[in-house]
Amino acid sequence: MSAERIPRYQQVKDLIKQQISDGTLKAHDRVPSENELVRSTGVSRMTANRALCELTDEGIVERVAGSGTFVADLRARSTLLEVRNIAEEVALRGHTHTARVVRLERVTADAETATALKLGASANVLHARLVHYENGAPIQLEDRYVIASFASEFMQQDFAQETPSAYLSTIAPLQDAEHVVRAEQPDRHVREHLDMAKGEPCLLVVRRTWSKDRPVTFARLYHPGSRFELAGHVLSPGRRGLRAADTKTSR
Amino acid sequence: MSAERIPRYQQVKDLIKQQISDGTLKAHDRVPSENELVRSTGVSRMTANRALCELTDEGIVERVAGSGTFVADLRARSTLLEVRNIAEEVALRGHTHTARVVRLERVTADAETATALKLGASANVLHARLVHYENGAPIQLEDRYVIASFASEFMQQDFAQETPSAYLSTIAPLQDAEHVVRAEQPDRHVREHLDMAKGEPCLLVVRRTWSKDRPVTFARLYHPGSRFELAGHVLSPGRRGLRAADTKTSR
DNA sequence: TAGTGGTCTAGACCACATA
DNA sequence: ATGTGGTCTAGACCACTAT
Repeated sequence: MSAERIPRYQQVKDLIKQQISDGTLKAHDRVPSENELVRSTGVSRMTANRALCELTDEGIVERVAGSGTFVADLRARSTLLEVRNIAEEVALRGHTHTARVVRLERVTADAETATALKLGASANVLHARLVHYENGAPIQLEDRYVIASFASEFMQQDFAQETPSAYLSTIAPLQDAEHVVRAEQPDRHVREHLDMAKGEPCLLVVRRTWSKDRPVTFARLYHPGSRFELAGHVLSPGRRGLRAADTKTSR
Repeated sequence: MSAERIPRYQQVKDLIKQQISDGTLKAHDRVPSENELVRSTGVSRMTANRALCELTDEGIVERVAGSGTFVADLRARSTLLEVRNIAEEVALRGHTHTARVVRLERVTADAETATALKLGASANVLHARLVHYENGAPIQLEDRYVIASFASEFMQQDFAQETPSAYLSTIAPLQDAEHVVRAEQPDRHVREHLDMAKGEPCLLVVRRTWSKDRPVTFARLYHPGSRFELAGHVLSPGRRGLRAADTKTSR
């Protein structure tokens, strides 16, 4: 069928990855330099450079200017988990996402929220609490706090149609995000909203989002431990780049 | 002090990121093409290409061959969590890691393990159970299963000195890894080994590792919910590349 | 001094999009 | 037909490292 054209830099990458898989090259071993690859494979130096740079980005080799390129120590490798928006995550599974707004109010920030948003003691923040459903089953309770001055029309939104996360990204130009994942015992409100069994723990994702050097929103996302997991990913040295996937179990 | 030399491709990247931050460029807007950047900034096309390619890798723009380059929709952005080996993680915090071997045996694989390792019903696997400590406090119970034929000297190792993960990586040339994170109620053994309070949930990381297209080891890593969290990361459009960090709390 | 990686250029050919 | 991104080349200069 298709000729499956493979770029030359990819061929060089595959060559080196093959030698690492073989055992020909071991951790900390020296990898052929750019000039050596030019001679041995016939590619130009820029192409050899691209191959080695991409292997560096993938964590497979390490480069030291003036010294050489070396096979990275796999013990130092780390695996990545991807955390997505709940609506997108559900959609990716081909399921239906719905949301219900439980609360939408202007409140005085509690201590944790004030700290997270770098606000003074009795600052006002906007608060939305909603439950997200996947095919009708509750899978996330979202407790979101937003700096009032950042989103002036926040209180007029219909978050059952567009999630707070999606809405906020339409009014903010660019955002950094910070996540923490914990296992916690839910309080009564969380347990009831998520229809959780007694004693069932929840997987909590705390997310803080920046816009232009300032944290502007802070969210606690509770998930029922028995029906939700952050699923993993393969940091795959044998494939191209980084890919990740979130999955919900049907456990 | 230092002249702080900034490469030209980086200047081009900063230029575009600046326009996105400004609001000059919004999601789905067209970004200047390589040829336009050549004309407007004076760099060569390869340099413009590098700038745009790196922005693509960072998830800031999307490129469509034949069509153009466009600002990525931030709603589609996802954040990454990094999962490291426990010994390395502890060391990164400047703390002392110790481990105690609770069990080291050859057993018949249970159903979950057999499935995870793609083994038949009554296959034998090697099993190690150990507790990891950070400055003397237990933070991880590791239940690891290894395909017997993969690590013939597994039973003779001193895992208090070198963790199973580190040992396995010395005998395997290259590995893929797959992770799942869950919140669970620990059983009695886990709770006791980790010195957990009654009702305290645990954060469970299940890790499966491949060597040459075959899963060779499978581990359940239990962490006390009150003393451990997978901490976040900033997918930072404003900075270079992807960086992530794991942290343990001192809560 | 010779080798290394880091960067940059000014061309080039191709497949594909849009019009 | 033109423009786009994807790839590739054969040079080049630089800072750094090792000898």
